[in-house]
Amino acid sequence: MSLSNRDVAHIFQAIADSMEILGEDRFRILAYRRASDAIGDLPLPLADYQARHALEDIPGIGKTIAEKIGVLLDTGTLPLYERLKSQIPAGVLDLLRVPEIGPRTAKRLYDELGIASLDDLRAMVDAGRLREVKGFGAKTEQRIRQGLEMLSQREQRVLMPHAMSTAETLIAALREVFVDLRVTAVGSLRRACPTVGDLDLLAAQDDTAAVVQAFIALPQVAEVLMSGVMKASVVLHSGLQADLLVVPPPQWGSALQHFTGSQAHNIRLRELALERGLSFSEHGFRQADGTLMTCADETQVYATLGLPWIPPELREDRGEFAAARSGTLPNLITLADLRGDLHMHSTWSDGRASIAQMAATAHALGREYITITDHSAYLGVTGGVDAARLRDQAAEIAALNAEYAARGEAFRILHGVEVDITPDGSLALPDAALADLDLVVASLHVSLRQPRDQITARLLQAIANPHVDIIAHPTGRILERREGADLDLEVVFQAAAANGTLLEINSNPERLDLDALHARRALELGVTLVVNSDAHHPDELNQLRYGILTARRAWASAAQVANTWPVEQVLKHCASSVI
DNA sequence: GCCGTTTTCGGCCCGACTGTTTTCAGTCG
Repeated sequence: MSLSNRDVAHIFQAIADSMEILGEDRFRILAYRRASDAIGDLPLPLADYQARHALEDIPGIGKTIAEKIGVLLDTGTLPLYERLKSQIPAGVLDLLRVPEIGPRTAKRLYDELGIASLDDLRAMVDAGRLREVKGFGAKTEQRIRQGLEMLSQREQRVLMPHAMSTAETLIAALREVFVDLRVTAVGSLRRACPTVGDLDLLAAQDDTAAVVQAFIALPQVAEVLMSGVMKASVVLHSGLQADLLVVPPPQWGSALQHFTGSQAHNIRLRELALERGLSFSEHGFRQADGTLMTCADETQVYATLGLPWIPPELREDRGEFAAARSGTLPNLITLADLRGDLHMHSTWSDGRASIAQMAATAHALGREYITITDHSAYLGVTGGVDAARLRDQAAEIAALNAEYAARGEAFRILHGVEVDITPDGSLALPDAALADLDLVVASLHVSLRQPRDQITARLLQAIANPHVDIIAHPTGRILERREGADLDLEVVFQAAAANGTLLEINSNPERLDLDALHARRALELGVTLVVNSDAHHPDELNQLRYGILTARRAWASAAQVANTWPVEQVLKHCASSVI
């Protein structure tokens, strides 16, 4: 069994952690961390790069690490890793997960108390023995005890919409104290990451300490982890951690850039500043003579480095600086670009509203067209559609379209279906039934754990069916709950590009599937995407905004997303992909 | 260990906060 990219990334992260505990050169450690991140971002298996002798072409991977990857892939093991493991047991690395425990503390706990696992640490804390370590007082012991208690909760990530609404609540609460306070959500939330580990807020006010004090006194706050004159960290009653940074108003731009991250993006940005003899921080640019140049907005930060403003969704150190330098940043899609929504349900299957209600809401939201795609009658799906019910449904849709036309409203309901791809790769409806529809969405719902070859072949068979226009939520992942299917996505993307099959970014916040990295790779291979709501209720038609954020993180422009097109163009594309 | 629009050698992000060892190292984002 060969190592996956994730396995290799994990090993390099463990190598970096171990070296850090051993106090080795910090730049060498940084190199291993960067290599690990780079591998985690790769669209293809490492073995593909190895076969093409292209490992060293990956930014952050040089001769030495490329060789080590080769050894890992060929032998499944690495002498450096084995040596480090013999010096630092794996359990010691787990100690780093506890808040307040970093590499130096982990090493001392291991050296002086023999603590080599989280269980060991718990036992020692309970026995009150941490204070035997020089420099460890009552507060440190208390913090570590709390850190251990909250470990599992701290490591849980929350979905973006939940984090957004929590952030909005906190912002509103702060504005009850300071009317018109300039405050916004930053961090991974502003970069539109699908899940966030904690909530980051930025505020601007001359009296920074007063805002911090108001923040830690909010009723939502359960515990104050840390607070000073310009920042504070708290745990909310919901268990979510929230961090606030407050700066004087003239520093808004630099602070916004700093606190939006990502960390990797910021490190790159500060390196670019150094090349220009400038040192950048949340306070602004420090010049060689010590004078500070503040930035009132973010554009000024990037402009000082000779760059155009980079959208937050791209700030992951995944090539955005090179694109900015060469003037090739994408013109990212926006919600306003969407004309239609090609995947939603009604009471004809498991939706909770009629076709008329879904249409009315979509129309009110400004969509020009929608497709009703109820589930095919198949295993476990209650009230799905079969060939006969599809004919009845067609009549209902035709009648509704006639009403819109009679009112002179340019709104169109297309008739589709979400047909199941069965375990053997065939579709759950006969071709004859599909042929009558405007548009066919096919998706995997069952047997998602099939072996790679089998499930990939299944999806390829669906893509090859001339009636299939869209593959919905291609991997089937459910965030924080279920990994996606083990698909050879490279092959899937190539087939979709060749057939003109549209691949979906499903906007359900629990799915967001394809994810940003896969969607970006699909675009590189010439795939056209669609961003659909998969709404089961009129309220969920708004979910499109999450799908759009994911498309932006995938560097997508409007033209690369089919439901930004006029309805005629969509229908023409779907018709022409029928061989 | 990686990297190059001043460099194939000599660099490598930056500051706030905390506890405790009273002057700064460790942690975090």
